[in-house]
Amino acid sequence: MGNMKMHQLACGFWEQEPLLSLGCKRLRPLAPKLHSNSTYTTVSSFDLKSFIKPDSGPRKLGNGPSEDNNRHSPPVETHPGGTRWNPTQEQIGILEMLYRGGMRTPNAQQIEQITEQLGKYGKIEGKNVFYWFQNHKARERQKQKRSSLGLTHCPRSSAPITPITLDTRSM
Amino acid sequence: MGNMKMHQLACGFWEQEPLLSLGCKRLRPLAPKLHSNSTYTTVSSFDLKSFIKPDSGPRKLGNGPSEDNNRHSPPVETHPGGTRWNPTQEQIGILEMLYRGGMRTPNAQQIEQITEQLGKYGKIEGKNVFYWFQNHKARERQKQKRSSLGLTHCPRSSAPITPITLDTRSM
DNA sequence: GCAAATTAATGATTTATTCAAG
DNA sequence: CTTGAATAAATCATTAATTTGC
Repeated sequence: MGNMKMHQLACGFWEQEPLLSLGCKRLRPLAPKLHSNSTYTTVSSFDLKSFIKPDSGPRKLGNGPSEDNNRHSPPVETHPGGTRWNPTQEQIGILEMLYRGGMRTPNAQQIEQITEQLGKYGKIEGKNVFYWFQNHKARERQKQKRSSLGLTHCPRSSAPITPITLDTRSM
Repeated sequence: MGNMKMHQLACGFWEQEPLLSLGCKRLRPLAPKLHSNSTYTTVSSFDLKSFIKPDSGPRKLGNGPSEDNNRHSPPVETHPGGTRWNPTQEQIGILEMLYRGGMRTPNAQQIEQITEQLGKYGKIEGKNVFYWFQNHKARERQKQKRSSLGLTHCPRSSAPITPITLDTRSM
């Protein structure tokens, strides 16, 4: 058959990265095109519905072709019965992802949702999430400061990411 | 100039043909070689390893008018492990969390991070994440529009009854 | 109870529109 | 005015969910 089919992807937005490096040439804010659609929901409402659990819920009845669909990460978790939170890699990864996405100080509802999600990969409480953001923010700042001492780093914010419009009123 | 019909923006980034044997035919040249080479740091930072997906389906795209759309493809062609992304609930959960958090069109960097995370729960590629956001955004918008069109704020002024029409079938 | 047929949901592609730069 | 980049809308195609007949 045919072979072919070049799936060319539309939009290589990947390339837009280099632009962000202090060139600041092209900055495309992508203004909301007012298309007369009044129903423009601003992401202000958080609702994060129920996430399902990883293990206790095969999403499909038939075991089906369980190829590598569900390769779960090491369940090593065994939370050390210790006192303080011991984050797993998954948890850290997700938190960093959120941080890089622009989240700095999640509000209660966000924290609740994040906690719920992360709870699937290890024991965690809301305060852990809160503290993590507090600490991470502070330490990133420290790092920046220290690095700016050594090398004259470009003053512009080093976060090359587009702000994810995280509309947090309670910022 | 050629035909402007093919104006698709293919940034064949996913394909990454250059390194491999080129099977691509249409693939818009794209390669704009912006500035010879020096400042051409494009995408180097992204490691697109699994972006190349061998084709395995007679996709006839285009508006092939001459032929009927064969809904049911013939099948003997079981492609071993290569069809479309089938997200797990964990993946969906995280994606929705990000969406609710305000993320609309993540950058390459963000997509990379997300993909990396989500890859722990199942096979996934960057483009899947990209598509998910595109589709989700579009369909949420559709839903909203449709819902606002359909029932225009049902006037319940004269209905003293309790709306117990709990029909949660829409999930 | 199972399996083919049908329908609904949604991932993947293509096309058209928009904005900015030359 | 033209061209290029990015995205949203529209469309195609495949998977899952549901129905139907045995």
